Amino acid sequence: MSDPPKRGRPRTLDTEKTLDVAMRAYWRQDPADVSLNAICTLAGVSKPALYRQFGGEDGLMRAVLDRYATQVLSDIFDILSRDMPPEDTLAALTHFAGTDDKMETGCVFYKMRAGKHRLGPMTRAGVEAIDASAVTALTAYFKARHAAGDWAGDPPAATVARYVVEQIGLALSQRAAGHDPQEVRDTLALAFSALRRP
Amino acid sequence: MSDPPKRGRPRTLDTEKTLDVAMRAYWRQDPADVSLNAICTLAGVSKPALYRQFGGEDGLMRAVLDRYATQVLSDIFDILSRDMPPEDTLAALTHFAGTDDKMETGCVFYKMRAGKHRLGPMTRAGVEAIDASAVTALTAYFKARHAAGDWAGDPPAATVARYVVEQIGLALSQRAAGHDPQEVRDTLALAFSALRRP
DNA sequence: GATTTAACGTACCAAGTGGTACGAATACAA
DNA sequence: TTGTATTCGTACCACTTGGTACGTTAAATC
Repeated sequence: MSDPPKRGRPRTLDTEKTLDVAMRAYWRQDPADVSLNAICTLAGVSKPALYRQFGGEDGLMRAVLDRYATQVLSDIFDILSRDMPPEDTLAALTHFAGTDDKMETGCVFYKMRAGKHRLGPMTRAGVEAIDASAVTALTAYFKARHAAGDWAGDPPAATVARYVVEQIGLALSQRAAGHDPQEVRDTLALAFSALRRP
Repeated sequence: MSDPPKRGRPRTLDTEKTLDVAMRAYWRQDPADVSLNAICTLAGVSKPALYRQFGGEDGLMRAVLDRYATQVLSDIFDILSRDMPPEDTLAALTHFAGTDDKMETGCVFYKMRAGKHRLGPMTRAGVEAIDASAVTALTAYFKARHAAGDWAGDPPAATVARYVVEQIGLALSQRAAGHDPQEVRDTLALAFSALRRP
């Protein structure tokens, strides 16, 4: 990245580790219930060090969100980019949200989105950007499937896209709340069944 | 109710008004974002007075929830008890969650349920009781409609009941988040359409 | 009038929050 | 060696939270 010989005292703060610890914490619990103090303790970092690196809670959450987007949320966009028929795509999404072990405690993005009003400006902007790009990607996907012939364009692609985003969010919220995974899958399957028979 | 001649200083605290103010506050914002101090200010009540009456935040929230259940949530149970065909019942529920002005800022019950882990024991118990009775009522409704012949029992009544509870919750969360009501109704209509064509 | 009973509310509490002042520490450059 | 640049972390800040101690006030009872 950047390795110009530095001048002052070398930094000891491990940015990657700190982000990783914070991400895990936000992932396991509700971000609103994870304090900066807690993250500092977990990561073995002093509060001023954290402020120097991320500029405050908002900056840290935003950095975590960006990291989470590239490390986890990219899976969803990958699924869409495979251009499979809706049946397979929805099945893959159902597996991601309803079965995948790593989503057992829900989703950082959806958790942040649920408490959007509590977020700082940078994090909120990040959440809105991800939300918008998810809707965009899904809209493009359904339009493409319509053009390919294996999707009836009855509910407009944009409506279906929002619908899918919300249903995945519901499923992940249920998982975070500790609902029985089978029940989560049942609900999601029922929700997606609305898209199969127009 | 009870009017035995009292002994000490007469109380000046208006329980009804206090509950009303608190309910409005919890309804408008997220209950987790409404502090006792704020309620005291809004209601013109001192904190110790509030503690004397309700025993603390948990007691107040529980009292508010109970009040809300009888004043607002009863509408939902009324809809179910009319024994209309599913199409009409689902339409009524859609209107309640997606159109009714009084649900414009969401629902106290679902807001509390969303932040269940933050609640005190009494309030949490109240939330769980309401949730359970909603599922029970919906299950009974769908079983009755199945017996009456205008409902195919393909997805089990219990599954459908949970599904409906969750979809209404999703719609009300969307309204609380300020989504366009038309979009909320579209999502809910799409979700309920899964129940019409098995 | 004196006593008892109970609600009143000011003024406090400890705990926790996000955030920062500031002197010590550690590197490179002159 | 001295100076400069930069990070370090202890110890604090102001503020908010839910909750309470306690002296005061107002009624019924004696």
